[in-house]
Amino acid sequence: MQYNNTNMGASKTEHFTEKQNTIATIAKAMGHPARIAILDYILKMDTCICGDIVNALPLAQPTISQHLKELKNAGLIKGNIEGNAICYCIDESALQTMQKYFGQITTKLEKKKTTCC
Amino acid sequence: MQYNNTNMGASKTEHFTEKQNTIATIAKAMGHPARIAILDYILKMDTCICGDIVNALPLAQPTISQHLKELKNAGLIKGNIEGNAICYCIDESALQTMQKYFGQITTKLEKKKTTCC
DNA sequence: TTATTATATTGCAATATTACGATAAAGATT
DNA sequence: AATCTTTATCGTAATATTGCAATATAATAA
Repeated sequence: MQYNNTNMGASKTEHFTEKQNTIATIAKAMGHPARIAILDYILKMDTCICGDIVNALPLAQPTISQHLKELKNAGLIKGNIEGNAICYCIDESALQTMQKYFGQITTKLEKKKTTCC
Repeated sequence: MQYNNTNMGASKTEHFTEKQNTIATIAKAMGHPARIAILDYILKMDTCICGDIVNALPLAQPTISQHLKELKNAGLIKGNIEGNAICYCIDESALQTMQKYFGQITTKLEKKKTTCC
């Protein structure tokens, strides 16, 4: 076998396409219920979230701060603190990337007429 | 504080809605480039995958088997082994769940006219 | 200046994930 | 039956994630 690393526990991202890594990164950031709850909460508000997110979720403040950071790194939210209040809102670009991906899947599936499984 | 567990490292899924957990579970399964590559590969084939997936990916056979299991558990693929050949294909239900979720997000975003961030 | 309030960072413990060699299981082939 | 082929499972090492207490940082209020 030509792949002989022992870098266990770590993803071998270098073996996949940039697009595959992009989709996986965004999906991974969405792969935790607390982060979905944060996205839901931002969407529920009329404006971006300004301070009350810690009270709205059953997690400690450092934990939420960490989740927000991951969502931001994945490009799902943007913004920053303003004064001494948080100010985050949805970043549509990552969402559009995902919607486009699912759209392409749907298109491909419609072309396939197999009845295998 | 009323949330006082020490179950560190584990997600506190019980504190979130069923829908949030569902979305997170599917997203988590998609949160690895190898699993996206597997989905891409299945979609690229005319039929479901029958045996050659191990040769198509830069991962050892047990690793791929494990990834396939996770995709199946998340409802992203279905099928089973037939004879001594694998036979997996896309399960559209999980994909539809995700597409619906992203659709709802888009709808909500269109209603919001904030220019905060 | 000294609180106060709000968010971020650090450090660490518990758990989960990733990867693969070795091996098992099961149908196909000889 | 014995062997081959293909996929699954087990065991284990390395790394990543999750969560929070303690603390740091920074803007605001007193």
